[in-house]
Amino acid sequence: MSEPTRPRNFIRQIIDEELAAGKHPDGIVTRFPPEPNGYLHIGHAKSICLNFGIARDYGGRCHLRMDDTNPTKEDQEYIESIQQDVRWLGFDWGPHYYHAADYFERLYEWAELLIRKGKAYVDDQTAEQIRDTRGTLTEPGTPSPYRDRTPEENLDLFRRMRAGEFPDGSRVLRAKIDMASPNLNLRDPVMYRIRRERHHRTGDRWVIYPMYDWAHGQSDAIEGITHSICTLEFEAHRPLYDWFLDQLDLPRRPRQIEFARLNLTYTVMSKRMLSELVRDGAVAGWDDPRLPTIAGLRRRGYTPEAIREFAERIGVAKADSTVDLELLETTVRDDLNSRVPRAMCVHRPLRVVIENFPEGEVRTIEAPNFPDDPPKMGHRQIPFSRVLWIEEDDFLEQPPKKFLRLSPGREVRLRWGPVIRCDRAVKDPGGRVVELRCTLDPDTFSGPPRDGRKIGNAIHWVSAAHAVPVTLRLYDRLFTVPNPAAGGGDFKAHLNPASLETLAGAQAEPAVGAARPGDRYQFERRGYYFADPQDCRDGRLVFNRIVPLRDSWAKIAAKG
RNA sequence: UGGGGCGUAGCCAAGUUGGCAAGGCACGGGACUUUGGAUCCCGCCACCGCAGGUUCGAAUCCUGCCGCCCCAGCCA
Repeated sequence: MSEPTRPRNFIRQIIDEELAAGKHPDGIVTRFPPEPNGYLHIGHAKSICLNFGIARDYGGRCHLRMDDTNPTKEDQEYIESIQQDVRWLGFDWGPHYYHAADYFERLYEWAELLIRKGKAYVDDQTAEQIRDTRGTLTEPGTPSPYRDRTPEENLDLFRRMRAGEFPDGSRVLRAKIDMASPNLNLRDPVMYRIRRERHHRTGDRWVIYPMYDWAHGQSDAIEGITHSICTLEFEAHRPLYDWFLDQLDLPRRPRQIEFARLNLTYTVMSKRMLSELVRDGAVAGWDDPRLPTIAGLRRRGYTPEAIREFAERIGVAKADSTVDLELLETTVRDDLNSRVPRAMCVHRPLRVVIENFPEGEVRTIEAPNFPDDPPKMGHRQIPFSRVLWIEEDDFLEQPPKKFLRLSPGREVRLRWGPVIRCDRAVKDPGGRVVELRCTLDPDTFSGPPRDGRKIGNAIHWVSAAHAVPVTLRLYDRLFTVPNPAAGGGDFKAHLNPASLETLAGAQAEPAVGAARPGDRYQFERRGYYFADPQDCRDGRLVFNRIVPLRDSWAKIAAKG
């Protein structure tokens, strides 16, 4: 009965070792530092769970920091969505909410310090010239003609940059490191650029803005971050991260550790692609339930618990990886299975008339909301009457072998109700089956047939006169290929045209009529559904399919 | 090509004083079942990227090779 032990990841191992060496007397401090220029997605959720999870487990803290050093791309809308998403995932940054922008003054002072130490200079070259003199992967760069300005001149120029004396893009402040370094990041990286752009936080107090490399590590240091956890692509930046820290006289220094970002099959995770889908209307917005955004997953009906569990299951390592979407789906099913009430909802109704059940009579059936543990969620009443709806695909005139549902002459159990036999199918002029005439076995309302005959299966149904009409939105994977971003072509060419199917004529049992926005159900034999918080109004019920149930019949049928 | 990383079953991922390969997902089979759901069993014969070497013994140490990812934004 012991807890299944989660293998600790390499980051926790590093922390354990450092702790054992007495390195962090003041505890562990991590941070989640999104740039507010887009919505968070499940890849961010991995990082959030990692950072906040470590803080929680080590009795430390995790900061939420907006990495807002670029005024041209950032927006208040994103800040709010980020905060909402992190909170919704179940994490709390307490009083530790920060903005890199709040450190601009401090950063500026430190920049002057580097200039005085001869470790930074103002470069008058254009962006093109800087690019052209950076060298290549195999050839060293060439020094800027302005590289050897005196600290005094640099200081004067830098102050005038700040004062707004120079036009946008005319000058930059560069770190003076090594134009021949094999690590391109060390070839005199730009620290500041001039940009007359209103910043969402600092307004127009600044016309110079620090670059990521100069701002990030220093922000970490200011906040007392012990472990600055980021994704693999920043690995080559670590020497620069450390170099900047080395220039300052700091009492303690953060350590940057990189891990592999999350990729998921049948979706895209890059901000660029995500915003393109939203912008072009391929989806209904950042919270479209087909998107891997936190907002989309939330709207779809995923629970924070499921996402956190998913983050645990996928682990944390340094190898590039693409996780199978199935794992995410399995994880939500596991979560929902034990906490969501069952109900019946006929998606594509087929009319059934029970010929030996009197017209006008109603029989009430009591059924558990959670059959696996009835006391847990109580019971509800289900009306039974002469005319019912059953699922269209639960009837087949010519049943293939192993088909356990209804067909002429065959019997099936109505879930919680009696066993019925199909006597004949009524067709329209076009030959389409529009109604089934059936007979019920009155002895089977609350038990197996007296004669001991076996009934192969139970199907869901609703009483036509009592049913509640609902709209169902059946979501499927957004793309038809496992890796739509690969290949260099237009990823949108792989969009799944059937990623959303709306069923406007579904019929649910009466109990579902009491659903409140945000409620979840398992519609038996079909899947888990979420009453859409926005679209359930004016008495209209709209359910999003969170995830279908595992469908083993589909597999059998597919095999023939 | 220079630099930085990574390579353990279809997909994730443990394994670190060298002792002779966890777990999850997927997949296959069975039991049970008034959800073809859930649950429970069983299976999934892993040459640990490849080739050498050290050693009584290596996924773990050494050498060489191969493959994949990241870096040449005044983005983060």
